[in-house]
Amino acid sequence: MAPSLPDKPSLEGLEEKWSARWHDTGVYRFDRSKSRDEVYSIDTPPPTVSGRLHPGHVCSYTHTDITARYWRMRGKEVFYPMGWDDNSLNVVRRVSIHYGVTCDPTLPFDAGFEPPGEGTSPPVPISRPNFVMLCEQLTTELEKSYYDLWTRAGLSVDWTHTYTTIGARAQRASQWGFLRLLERGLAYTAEAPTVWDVDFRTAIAQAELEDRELPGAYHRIAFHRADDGGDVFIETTRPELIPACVALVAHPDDERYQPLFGSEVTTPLFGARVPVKAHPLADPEKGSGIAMICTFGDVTDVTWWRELDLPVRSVIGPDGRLLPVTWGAPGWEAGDADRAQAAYDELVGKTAKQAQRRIVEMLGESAELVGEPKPITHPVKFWENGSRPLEIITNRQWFIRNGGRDEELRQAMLARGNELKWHPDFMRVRYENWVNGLNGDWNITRQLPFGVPIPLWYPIDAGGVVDWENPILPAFDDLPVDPSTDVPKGYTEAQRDQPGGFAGDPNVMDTWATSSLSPQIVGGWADDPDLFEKVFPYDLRPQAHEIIRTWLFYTVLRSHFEFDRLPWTDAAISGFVFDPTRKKLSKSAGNAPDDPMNLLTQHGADAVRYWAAGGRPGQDIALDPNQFKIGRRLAIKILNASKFVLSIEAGAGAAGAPVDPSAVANALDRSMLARLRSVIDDATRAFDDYDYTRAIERIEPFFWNFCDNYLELVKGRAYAGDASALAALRLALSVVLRLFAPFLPYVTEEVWSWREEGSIHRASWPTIDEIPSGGDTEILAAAADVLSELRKVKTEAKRSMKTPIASAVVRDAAARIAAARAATDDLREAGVVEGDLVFQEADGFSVDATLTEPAA
RNA sequence: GGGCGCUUAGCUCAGCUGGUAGAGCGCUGCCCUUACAAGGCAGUGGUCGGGGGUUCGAGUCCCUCAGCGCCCACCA
Repeated sequence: MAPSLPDKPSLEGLEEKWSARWHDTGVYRFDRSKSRDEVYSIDTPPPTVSGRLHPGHVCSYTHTDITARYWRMRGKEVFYPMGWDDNSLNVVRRVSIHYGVTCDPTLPFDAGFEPPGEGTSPPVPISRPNFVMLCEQLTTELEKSYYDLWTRAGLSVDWTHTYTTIGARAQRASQWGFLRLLERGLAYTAEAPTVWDVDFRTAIAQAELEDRELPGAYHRIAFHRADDGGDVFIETTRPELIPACVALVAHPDDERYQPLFGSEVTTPLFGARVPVKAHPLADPEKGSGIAMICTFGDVTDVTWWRELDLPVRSVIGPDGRLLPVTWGAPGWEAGDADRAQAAYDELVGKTAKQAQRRIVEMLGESAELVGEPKPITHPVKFWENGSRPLEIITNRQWFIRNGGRDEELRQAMLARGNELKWHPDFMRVRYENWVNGLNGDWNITRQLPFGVPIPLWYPIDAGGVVDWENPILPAFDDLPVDPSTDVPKGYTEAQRDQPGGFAGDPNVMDTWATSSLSPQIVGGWADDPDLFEKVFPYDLRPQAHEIIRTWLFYTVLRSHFEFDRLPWTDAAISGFVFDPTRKKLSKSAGNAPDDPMNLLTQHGADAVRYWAAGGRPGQDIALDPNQFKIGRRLAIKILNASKFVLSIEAGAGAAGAPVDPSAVANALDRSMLARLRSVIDDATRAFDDYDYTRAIERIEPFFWNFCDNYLELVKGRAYAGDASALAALRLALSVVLRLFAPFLPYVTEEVWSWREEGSIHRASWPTIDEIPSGGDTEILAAAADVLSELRKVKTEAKRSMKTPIASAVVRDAAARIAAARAATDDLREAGVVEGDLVFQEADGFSVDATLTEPAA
């Protein structure tokens, strides 16, 4: 039931029409009756539902979709789910504002809670389960706009397979995953120095650190030798940590300080005796070559503290302010405790910054500060979500082993990275850099109100002491649990936080502890083992390069532990989209020029996808309106050329007849098909290597040459009903449409529907076996060159293209002459050559043509 | 400090194993040619970042320098 060809084909309305049709017919629905080897599965990244999507998302998700469509046409059953990341601080902020609430895990669950709504001040505190419910509610609303965008963009996602990162399924998988690691000792708790954000008052992991350049100053400060041998000068950017100083350290080979090793010095202002130690990490070139070790100023301090077996003297509290301490008490010995206390009292309760200002004044007064501080700019560690420098404080955390302090595991993780196929390959280096630079296990504990709870309770003994080392575990069937409101088996709510009772773990997991299970979550590991078996291990993980150290690494780690294998065979790493003007576009909501929905409605989805296809894996790409224009033109060209081919066929009375490749006898036709055969070959190879850009770079020039030269040359013969021409045109059109289908799903589907049954997106990817063998590609090439020259003659004479040519002489090398001569009749027709068309052998290529005189 | 990527026409980029520089856009000119005027045809345009080297021959291989972007780093 092929519909009639449109008179004036147009792109208008195609997106609404086909996205609705695809939805209704379920073309992209995953068929779970297939076996694993018939499946191609994708571990889709879940975009955060808080922020707006931007063109970069459209670009990288299109890359994945192009790949998905290719494999679907290759006959694979494609598992292409979609996720929403609603387990993030952004979401917390958004939910808080939208509903006028704030999350307080100490509150009990309230089943009947109704949020007051936006603008409520102060926000209403609610329990964590209540907060999570609102989060899911908002996510559901936001999903709608995401669905609209992705659908419009033509993503061939199966919308019956979606997941979130805070919903019950994710929590269940996430908590189960954690408990399984706990059982095997791969997750453990420890009290340890922890990188700490003083505003959010939470621990964070190494993977979420970033450096920011901040102004600071070297302060040259005098320590006093205990043997009265004079002063030792150190330089520090953090003089406020002098009370936390537990040692000085210099390089073992540093002759200046060798005499001091093993001796003691006293700290300025506080008069605490600290040893002088040797350690190879101390850099003789830096500052005065001898440094003070504080607990803790930075991660080097932690290393020194651990390796030199030093005591702890903590002065920074979880809020970033200086803690009260009692000088003279054990661990806080001072030569003159009263003087030390007096000095310290000046600092207590101040932020690090305030304390620094005050202590510098005091050091100046005591003449222990030498000279003026030297201003510098230096990198300081921040949480990527934070706004104040991180501190390092000591407290109890849950860790997952990651190779940071286990060489065997580190090597195993490096081997996994090596086993994974990276696209592009050089991204592997980033993974290796990261694994090699790990300096500790993965701290998954976050002291945040919102997130997936750590699914543990702890017994409290009769004396009220919490037993952190022997947690109470939930049963698998009870997952997910929230220990802040749920009660462990065998206890009652009344026993919460009571002697002889239990304490719920108040903390949540790092979001990556959940995201790293995305293959497990969406594949049904914890709730649909049959599905999981069909999709795991996945074929593809598409993602951005900046989260290689987090999402990619952690996912590999979790899969390594749980399944002893990679979670996917291939990782496709996308680049960034940048603005061509290098300037930030306005982000004012709605009508920003880079709003993805605007791009799609303005230029058309196929056009935007065409642009995206130009971005190779791992390469940045400019947001270029020009490319949208070109893509749109290509789509229109496909409509028109297709209509032309099919209308000629209809005119010849051959409409609907099956394509018969064996009818292609003409040398020019066979030449065109020979070229097409190599295009199929190249494009297929490129796709197999995840290089969709290379694929379209082969397909597109073929198509334009097909239109500009082949169609023009063959036109006359086709109109006359030549069987070879008709068969070649139909065959080429069928192949070209299918080659373009992954890139331009709308226009190709539209054209396909004019003549074929079923969706092109379930049609088979073209193979070279469809093309008759043989054919000399030189014939079309040579004929096109001659045709070009004939046109040039007319252009230079400023005459119309239909101006007849009285006579023409073509000169070229023998082989080229032979090739062009094979298309003589078509050349005469296309070039409107009325008189002689002569071919002569010559050294170079030239065409002399004489036009007929214009009518008087 | 270590590493990765990039540097080819005004712009965006192809140039895979070395063999006389390519595409599109832009620009200029021409053409209502019955698939396409939101089009078609043709033309203009480059000492392939700099400097060395290997080779009969290098955008393509080696060394080195520079700029841009990014990753990592124990930055007192």
